[in-house]
Amino acid sequence: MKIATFNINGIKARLPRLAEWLSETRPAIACLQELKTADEGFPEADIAALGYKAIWHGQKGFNGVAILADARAGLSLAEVQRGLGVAGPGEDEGEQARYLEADVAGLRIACLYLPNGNPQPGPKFTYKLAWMAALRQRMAAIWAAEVPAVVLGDFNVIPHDDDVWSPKAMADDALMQPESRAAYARLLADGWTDALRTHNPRGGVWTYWDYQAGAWPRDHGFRIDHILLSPECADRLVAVGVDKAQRGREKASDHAPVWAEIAL
DNA sequence: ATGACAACTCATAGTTGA
Repeated sequence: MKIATFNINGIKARLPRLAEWLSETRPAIACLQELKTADEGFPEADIAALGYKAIWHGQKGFNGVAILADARAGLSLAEVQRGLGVAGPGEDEGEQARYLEADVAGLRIACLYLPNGNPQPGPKFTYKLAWMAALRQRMAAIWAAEVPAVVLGDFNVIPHDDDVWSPKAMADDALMQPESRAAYARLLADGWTDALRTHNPRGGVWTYWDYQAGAWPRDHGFRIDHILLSPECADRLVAVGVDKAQRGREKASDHAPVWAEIAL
């Protein structure tokens, strides 16, 4: 069973690329981030026409997450919860649409778009760390439920220096601050397995390339999209990869899809 | 040291992203 995550950077602008990718790779489960649309703007009919059921948690203009399940494979999809209960920084302090959890074909799937946190220090970085603390609590609850689980999405954390083309260029970025890395490392210390890292222990694999400064042609990327596996899933991990070619297409997202194949 | 690129919005300039 192939389970994938893809920060699509706008589902309206990216629908042609998303349709191509789904048709070409047919993941059983696809988690999407940065829908950048309110709930009513989600292209449900287009997704259904591609053979996918979907649930989504939208927000106008920014954020937004969705979980897709292959309807042609007959997969069930039932929402468990949306949101972690963390109020965002800013005037209204409302919660942002960054977390969606569902049961899909006997698996617990948590799709997330973790706050970027820049600039740091500042309220956005404080929000990022608070969000990571809440995520850890939620993942502990999933762990306690003893269901096979996959927690995946755009974590906005560069875990190691070998996960970025230039640690020096990114040194002041929220994505690789010691506090960000420590919070991510705590998830792994809790027992979750970083699927891509397991198969690429020396790093050097990117999932994001900036639109600016020729980052893509120069291969100036880094790894921030992650797939974390519960022990049952980690034991059954057979392959993991990045659909890097997607990043080179016309009107591409700045992220590439990441997937894991689990033998269930 | 700066800016570059893209998507979105009560748009035609400002915000956010990473």
